[in-house]
Amino acid sequence: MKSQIADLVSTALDNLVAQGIVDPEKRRTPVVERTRDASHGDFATNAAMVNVKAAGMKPRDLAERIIGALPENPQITKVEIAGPGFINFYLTPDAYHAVVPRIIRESHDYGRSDLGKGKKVQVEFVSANPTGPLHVGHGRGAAYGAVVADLLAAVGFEVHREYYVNDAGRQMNILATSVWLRYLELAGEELAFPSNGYKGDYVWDIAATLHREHADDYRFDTDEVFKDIPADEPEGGNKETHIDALIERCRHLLGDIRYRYVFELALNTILDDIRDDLEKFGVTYEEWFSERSLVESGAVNKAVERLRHAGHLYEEKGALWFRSTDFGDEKDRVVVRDNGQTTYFASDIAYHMDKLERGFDRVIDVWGADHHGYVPRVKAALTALGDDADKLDVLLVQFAILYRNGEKLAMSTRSGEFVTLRQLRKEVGRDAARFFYVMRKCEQHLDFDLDLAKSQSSDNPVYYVQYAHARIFAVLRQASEKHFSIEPTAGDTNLELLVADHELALMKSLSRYPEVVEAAALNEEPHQLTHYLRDLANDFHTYYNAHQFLVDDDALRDARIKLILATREVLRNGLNLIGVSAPETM
RNA sequence: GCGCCAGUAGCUCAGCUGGAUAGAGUACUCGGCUACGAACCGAGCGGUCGGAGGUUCGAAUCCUUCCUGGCGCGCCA
Repeated sequence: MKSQIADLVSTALDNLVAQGIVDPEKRRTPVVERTRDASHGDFATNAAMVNVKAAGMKPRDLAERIIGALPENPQITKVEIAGPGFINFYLTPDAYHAVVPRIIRESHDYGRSDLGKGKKVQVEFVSANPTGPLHVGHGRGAAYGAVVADLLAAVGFEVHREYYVNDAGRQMNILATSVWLRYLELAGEELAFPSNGYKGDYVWDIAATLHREHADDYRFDTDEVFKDIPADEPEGGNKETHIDALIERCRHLLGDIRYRYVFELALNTILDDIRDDLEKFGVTYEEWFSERSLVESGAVNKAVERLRHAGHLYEEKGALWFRSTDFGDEKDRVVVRDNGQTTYFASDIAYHMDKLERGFDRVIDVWGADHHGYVPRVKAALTALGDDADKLDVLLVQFAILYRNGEKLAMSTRSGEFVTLRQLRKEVGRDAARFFYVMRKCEQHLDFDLDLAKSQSSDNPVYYVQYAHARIFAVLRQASEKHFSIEPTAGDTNLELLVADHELALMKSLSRYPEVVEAAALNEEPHQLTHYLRDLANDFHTYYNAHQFLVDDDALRDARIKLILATREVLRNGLNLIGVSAPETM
């Protein structure tokens, strides 16, 4: 609807250019927006104000000419000049009535568009290290990434959702070693667990599986395991060298095959858990991309070689550095360590190179805001490799802070004391969690009030919106009991009877939905949709309280049922887009 | 110290990328069920848009500077 008005204004300006009134060189495209205030009509444009220089006349005079040059349109009842030179458009009620049958006809497709023209977009999100269960911080990235992906799909992009599995790095070796040490304890060995090891309960669980399946096959004497291992931090040593030595010892004693088995067991157990967790959270992927596959296929080495070939690498202190400062980074970065191992960054270069080689028109990474320092170096690497770094957009998601009883919940990842996403889901439910996570702009810190998310009251925005949907079903159930037909007549019959303020307001909101989806998708701002849904639910509840739908007058009842059916469609479509259910009863 | 993000009503946040009198929710105070679900609706109260300059017809929005908070600045991932 907005775009129709924009077309009219654009045509009017074309006409003025043809008449020599507007200088095409200086012409600026105006903004057409919905008015905040009904006294300003339905739509307004600043076309006259922004083109004063192009026309060399005062805003209000130019507005006069623009109005004169507007094509006829039966849906517009009045056009007027207001304030400093705004042009306000007033629409006929019929213009809004038309939206009702359209929604009912398009049903699930209402709000979808082909704006993206099938362009391929990759959205990579969560990508948490498979070294433990997802926690509530990952949850926000999961909810946000999933909705951004769904929004882009809704407006016509071909979306590829991907999880990057960090299954190659040192952290994974620490995990495997942690599992093995816990296994030794289960087998009856007494030992001092390394301070830098993974201490969560899930490590015990995996160790128990290993012990159950292989009894003492992986057991070694504690003295043998810790012989000549440098001291841990609590004993005055260094926790990093301590754990690294233990990893080496673990690999040495177990040998390749058994070490690999422990490693795979830990990785697969955790990955299965993450996959299951996300699935139950309504988050699914087209692809789980393994970092190890990049290493094993030689892609990482290839990336390093390409950088070297292009002359962007140099050697210093035994390590190989990428001169990222040439491309706007703060300092140069190591890609190959002095021990010959490639860094995480090297994998990341290879990964992003691979993404672009796969032919995506656009690549979106959703990262935790604590990783923001990595953006310049990844873009630097892509630029150095001759790729278009502008194809990559990194969306940074700030932390979510949980509150219970008005108190902030302390969390520390290291100690293993964190609230997992699974716990959150069980406590507040999937719907509330999904809704709350995307209620705020991603660059805003999120205060997640657990008590509010759980409360079944009007304070809770999730219930508020869902209630509107369920209430419509309740009305329809009532109608059936009263033996009224809930199958509306086809087309726009009787809709002219919808002239009450509440009805017009509701139809206006319904007509706005496609614009909201479009804006939310293009700006990667799911919160626009949650705000809209709240507003729409409010319009409905207000209408409900002001008018009875199931009146005796057949024609009026038919029109009102049509309207609430259309409302139901939009509420459901919107809720589904953010991964929240649209219940028939509550 | 440098960089990124944020600072709007008591609290939590919007503000459509420079537009008209800055809006919601919540809290607080009133009022509304013999009507289709009161898990709802209506009214009121509440503001130096962190401070100060600047850009222009016009600034919460853009620029400069300062203040406050969060995060980052490894041959970790």
